[in-house]
Parts: sequence; C-alpha cells; structure tokens
Amino acid sequence: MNLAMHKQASLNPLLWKLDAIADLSDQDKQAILDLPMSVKVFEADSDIVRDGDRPSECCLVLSGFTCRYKILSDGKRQIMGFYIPGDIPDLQSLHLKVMDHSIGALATSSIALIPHESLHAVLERHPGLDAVMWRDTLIDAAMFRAWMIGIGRRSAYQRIAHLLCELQMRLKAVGLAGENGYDLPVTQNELGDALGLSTVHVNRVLQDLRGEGLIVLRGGTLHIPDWEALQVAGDFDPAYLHLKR
Amino acid sequence: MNLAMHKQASLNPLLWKLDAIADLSDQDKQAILDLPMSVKVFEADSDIVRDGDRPSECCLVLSGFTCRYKILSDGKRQIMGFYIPGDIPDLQSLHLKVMDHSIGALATSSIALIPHESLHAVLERHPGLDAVMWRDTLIDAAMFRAWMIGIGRRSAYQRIAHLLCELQMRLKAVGLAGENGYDLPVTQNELGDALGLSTVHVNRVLQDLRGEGLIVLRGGTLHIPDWEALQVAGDFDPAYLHLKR
DNA sequence: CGAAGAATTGAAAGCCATCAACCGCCGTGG
DNA sequence: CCACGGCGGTTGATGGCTTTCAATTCTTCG
Repeated sequence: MNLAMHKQASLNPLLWKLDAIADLSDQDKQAILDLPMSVKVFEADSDIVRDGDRPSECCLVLSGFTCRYKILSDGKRQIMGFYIPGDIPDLQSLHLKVMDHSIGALATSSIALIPHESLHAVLERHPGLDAVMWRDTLIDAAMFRAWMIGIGRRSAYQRIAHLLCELQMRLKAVGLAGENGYDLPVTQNELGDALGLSTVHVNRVLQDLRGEGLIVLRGGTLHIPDWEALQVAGDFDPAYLHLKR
Repeated sequence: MNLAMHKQASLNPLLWKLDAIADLSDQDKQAILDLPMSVKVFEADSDIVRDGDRPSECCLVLSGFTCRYKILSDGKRQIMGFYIPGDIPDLQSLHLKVMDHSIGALATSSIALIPHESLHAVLERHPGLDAVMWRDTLIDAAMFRAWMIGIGRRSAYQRIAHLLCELQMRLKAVGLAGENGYDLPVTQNELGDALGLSTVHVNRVLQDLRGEGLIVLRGGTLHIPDWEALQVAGDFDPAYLHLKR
C-alpha cells in the first residue's frame, strides 16, 4: 500500500477491516474507495435499520458503536453483536431482502450508506471483492456461533470475559484499541442484553472481574492489565475471528 | 421444472432445498446436477469434518441427520445447528479455510463430498448460483441468531418448542415432514447440548409439552397435534428462515 | 436373555433473575 | 451557583429455574 492509499485508508475504516481478514488487490481497494456513499450521523439509542425493513442500501460504520438486536414479543431484547468502525452490519441485506432484526446505534455514530445497486455492480466486476464480502458475512456468522456457545455453555463470568476479549481483538484490528484496553461506550444493561444476563448480575460479575484484577473499567474506558489472564478467564480462542494475524 | 428435472431433483435434495429459498434457472439447476461428487456413509456419532480441519471439499447431506457442534475446553458440547438432507453445513469452508467447529452425524447419514475447486468453478461461471449459495450461508447465520435469542432470552419450554417448530418447517421444505410431524433421531442429551440445557431438564420440559398436548414424541417420531399452538408456545416466527413460501 | 444406551424420577444445591431501594454523576435550568 | 431530574451504577433480599448427583426403569439389539 503506497502513501496515497494509506492516507485514504485512514479515511475509510472498511479498508482496515478488510485488510485484517483478507488480502485485497490494489484494484479491489480502489474500487471500494470509489464506492458512492452518503454519510449520516445517528444519535445514541437510535435505529439505523429496523426489523422488517427492506433496505436498498448497506450501512458501513465509520465511527461510533452500534449493535445488532431483536426485540422479542414479550419486550425482552437480545443483542446479537456489536459493530464497530469498518463493519457493515447489514451486508446480508444484499441477499436477504427483509431484515429479521434491527441495527441500532449505542453511541453517536457516523454511518456511510452505500446503495445496493452500487455494491452489486462492484462485486460483479471484482470477484475478489465478492469473495471477501462473503467471507466477512461468514466471519459474522462465526461470531454468532461463539456468542451462542457463551450463552449456552459458559458461566456469566466467562461470558463477560470472552466478550471483552473479542472486542479487544476486533478493535485492535481497526486501530481503535491499544495493547491493553479500549473505549467501551456500552451500559451494563446493554451488556446484559448481549449476554443473556440481567443488569444486576452483570454489575456483580464486573465487580468480580475487577476484584480478580482482570479488568479496570471506569467511565466507559476499559483497561486490561493482564491480557493472557483475561483470555484464560473467558476461555477465549481468537481462531473464530479468522484474522490474518 | 419439467418432468425429467423433477425426477433428478428427487435424487438431489440440494435442489429441493435451494428451490425453497431462491429461484434457480434451469441452467443453474443443471450445473448443480453436473457437479462431481463422491458419496460416503457416516455412522451415527461419527465426525464428518473436525474442528481445526482444512477441508478441500464441501459435504452435502443426502440422507440422515447431522449437526454442527463444538467441544469446549472443559469438555462441554454446544450443538449449534441441525443439518438435514439438502443442507451443506460446511459451505463456509469455501471462504474460511480452517474449521472452527465440527460437523458430525447424529444418525447414519449419506454425505456427498464436492471438491472445493469444482464448486468454485461452477460458482464463477454461474453468478446466480454464487448468489444463492451466499444466501444459503446467510440463512444459516439467521438460524444462529434465532438460536442465540432462544438460549439467551427464552425459557427452556419456549426454546424446545421453538426448535421443534424450526425443524418442522425445514424438513417440510425438503419433503421430509408431513403436515404435522416428522422423524427426530435425536436423543434428549443432544437436544440439551443444542439448547444449552441439561438432559434431565429436557426430559422434564418434554413431559410438560406432552402434558399440554402440544407434542407426541415416542421412539424418535414427533407428532404435532396443534401446529398453531406449538408456534405460540415457542414464540416462533418463521421469517428468519427466509423461505419463499 | 443380557447389556448398553436412553429415558425417567427424586432430592438438593446453585446460579441468576427479579424486585426494590439507594447512590453518584452530570447536564439543565432557574 | 445550586437545586433538580434522569440515567447508570450499586447493593440487599428473595425466589425460581435449572443443574447436578444418583438411582431406577424402559428400549433396543446382538
């Protein structure tokens, strides 16, 4: 990647993200940079795409923090994933016309909207990109599976540790985490909805993790004093993220 | 679909399945029928693909009953999905080189093995098929999400009802379920591993479901006396399966 | 008929949810 | 400048769904 492209990459977290999961040719990268998109800012707690929608564009997270969630008939919410800059949480809408869940902003987020037709056209002309995008949705599915395993078979303590590990890896891949910590603009209530736990229990387990010296979490900033130990506590194996390094 | 093709379709459950989730051209169908494949029979409780493998072929279920699962470091097993004739549980291996979980046979199953290179070649020449296959993996991901919601936010009673509903819909789509029931060659232990429940609790909840008159389950055969009621009990909405009808 | 696996039952314990209250921070407005 | 209001975080008590352990019955099949 030459200097000019590097500069553009910093403007486009999508390239950072794709670079972390696959090898892209320069033509493919340029094609991405040439994609038409309109940028829109979403306030915290607002919906970007709603359950039942038939989107005609995909949303690329440029900054902020978003999540995939669904509201059940009894009002409970299950968050199924957190999406950070570089992610396209509704890439699937390219091939699944009706949304079966919602995408929402947890913090103020700027979102690039890319028309389906533009994406389809680019993917058709760049088979390599098509493969990478497919791969991205497959990694998304792998994260669902990891999440499922956590909810199904791990204790609350392990689950939270695992989630914090996953975010560390993913945020670092797009340059948004340091070696041992990151900003986590997520409430304990939202963590609970993500992990299938009550807010109260999340609070208590976080205190346990703090007590063990595994995390320092204050004011939306997470510090991980001992990365190895946290991985062990969360039974975390990053293989499922399918990152290149 | 003309008569000749219909006949071949009965030989290839994959066509039935794809027909249920997308519109295929006759050329696309023929391309699928022309795929080279070798058939292999797997005994119950044997692995078809293993965690850590780097498959060079995809496995298409022709008959039997298989599942996707992962063993945790403490020995617990989480089953992440059941796969039935017409499904290609490791289609993802086309773009994710290393398996992050295993595929196993729950009942004796005949599996068609299709070389990656053949699939890649066909998908390249048939963009429509490429889209359908991508769509298939996206529906797989949607099932993970539905599963996750169940484990995270639904009671054991709802979860089991929901799973039985899902299988009814999917089996019917490939002609393996009647209007109100199907063969379910799955032990209560396996149901538990799928739903994040203990065997004992699965047993008790099944008795509850029987007591409510929602299911009749004996000797691996499930009968659903009141389909509507079971859907309500499981809070089941088939939208996530993205079936055409 | 015997053995192995699957289903079932009972009792006890534990993790986590629920309910309810209180604290602390921070932005707003008088 | 300080009171107010709201949200997020924290704490305590209680209860229930589910697990675990253990033992028994039922099924299937060689």
